[in-house]
Amino acid sequence: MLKLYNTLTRKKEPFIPISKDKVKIYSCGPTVYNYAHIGNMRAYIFMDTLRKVLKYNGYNVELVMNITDVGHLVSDADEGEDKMAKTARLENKSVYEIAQKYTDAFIEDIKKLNISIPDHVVKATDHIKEMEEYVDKIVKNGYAYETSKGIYFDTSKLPKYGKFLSNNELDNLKAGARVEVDNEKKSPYDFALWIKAPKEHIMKWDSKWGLCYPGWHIECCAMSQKYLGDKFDIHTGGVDHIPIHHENEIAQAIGATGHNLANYWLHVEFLLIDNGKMSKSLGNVYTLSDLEKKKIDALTYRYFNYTSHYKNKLNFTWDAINSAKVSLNKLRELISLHKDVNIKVDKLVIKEYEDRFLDAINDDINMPVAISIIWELAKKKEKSNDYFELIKKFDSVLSLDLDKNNNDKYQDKNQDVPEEVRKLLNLRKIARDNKDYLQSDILRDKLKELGYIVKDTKEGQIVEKV
RNA sequence: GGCGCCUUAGCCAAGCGGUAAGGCACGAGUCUGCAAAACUCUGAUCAUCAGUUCGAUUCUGAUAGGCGCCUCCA
Repeated sequence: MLKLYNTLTRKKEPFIPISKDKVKIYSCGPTVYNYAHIGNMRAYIFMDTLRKVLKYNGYNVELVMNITDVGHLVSDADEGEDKMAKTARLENKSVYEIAQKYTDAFIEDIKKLNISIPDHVVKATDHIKEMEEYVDKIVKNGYAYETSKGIYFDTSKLPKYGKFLSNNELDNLKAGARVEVDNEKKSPYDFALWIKAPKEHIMKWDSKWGLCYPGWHIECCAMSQKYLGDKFDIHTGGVDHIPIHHENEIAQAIGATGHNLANYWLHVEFLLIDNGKMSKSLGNVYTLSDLEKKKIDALTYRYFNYTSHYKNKLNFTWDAINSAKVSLNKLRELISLHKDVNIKVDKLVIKEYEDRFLDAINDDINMPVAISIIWELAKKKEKSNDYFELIKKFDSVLSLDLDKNNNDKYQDKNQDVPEEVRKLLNLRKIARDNKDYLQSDILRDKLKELGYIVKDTKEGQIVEKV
């Protein structure tokens, strides 16, 4: 029985899908005004793992993820440049070029992470009409009102507003502490559904309220319900979305359809860098490319994510990610030793591991435990292809390419090295055959200067690029 | 001021009523001309204090420390 922690009830609950044969999920996707960083990626790795856990449990899954290519404002209070426009100005491109560029980059990144592309990847700008209609429904149902600046959600209509997910008493929020109070709004907590575009605003669309652009939260409601129906199973996102974005989504859904849009709300905790928040001012906002520059590949980062539970903060340090790198390589090597070993394992033993693995992933996606089970299998003294196949099966959830054979890779590497390195390796082989170890060591140092580490194995020399 | 979270070996971290998964690093050993790799072995009573309990790392309360959010943010 799969159990998931539901932010709505603050409890781990048995997962009961609306329809037995298809689980419907919506995940909040990226705003494409910049490269996604590894903290963002944590949420998408979780989304993918959740989807694969459900599939492993035999469910069909339909997953929708949005691409926010409409600008959110840099500052609140309906003023200032929007993010898309700002980047467009800085890069001297159109907002649409910016959206395309960073959408492409994002898709590249998630592919590297072995994240399967969601069934529907939907762009906000392709759904302006749906959003307008959604707003209209809310207005017609009496949950919104118009001001000179736009259409606002009337939070006073929902006594539970603020407490759907985040348990905030409105009176306790510091109204106007950072945002200037807009006197046209009935309450400072009322939020924009549809915003009347100032002249200089680039992205705007004609609508029944004139030239406008959508509010911050409407796209997720309009698109999720368009593709998944009024009520679907799971909505995921980062914890930062709990108090504002998801709270508002629920409010909008009640306004438009009379009920919450999803049964289970799952939230991924933040990635910390050196025990603190990522921030541009600290210069610790890393992207996958930044990791690659330090020889950390995307799947190592995915593995690193599995070292802690998704509901806990995970502390990223270079030490930690490097240890993950060593671990993953070692794990793959151990697993490869099981490959093609023609010894049968008792079916009951296999069954026991299958049960334990399933228990782990079904316990609110407990990947650290799942990983520890894989280690246990990989380290078995008795090698067997049965274990190899079992791990491969588990990897359908983990997506770490655990069946990749490192040894093959190493041998390939010797083929790939530059001519100069090949020459040195040949010289070194001759020296070693003659037991001229002094010369051998000199050549090893030379190779090291070129950035290659030589290892002597039974099969001969192996080089690894540093 | 409010809401929420966290504190487990050097590091990253599971567990959450019956005396602590896993990984990395360190150290010792095997192997090796040496080195690397590999393999074997090796470490914690769970921030502090007080309760509840036959029994608590796991529940309750307090103390100390840390963090996030209340503005767009995964």
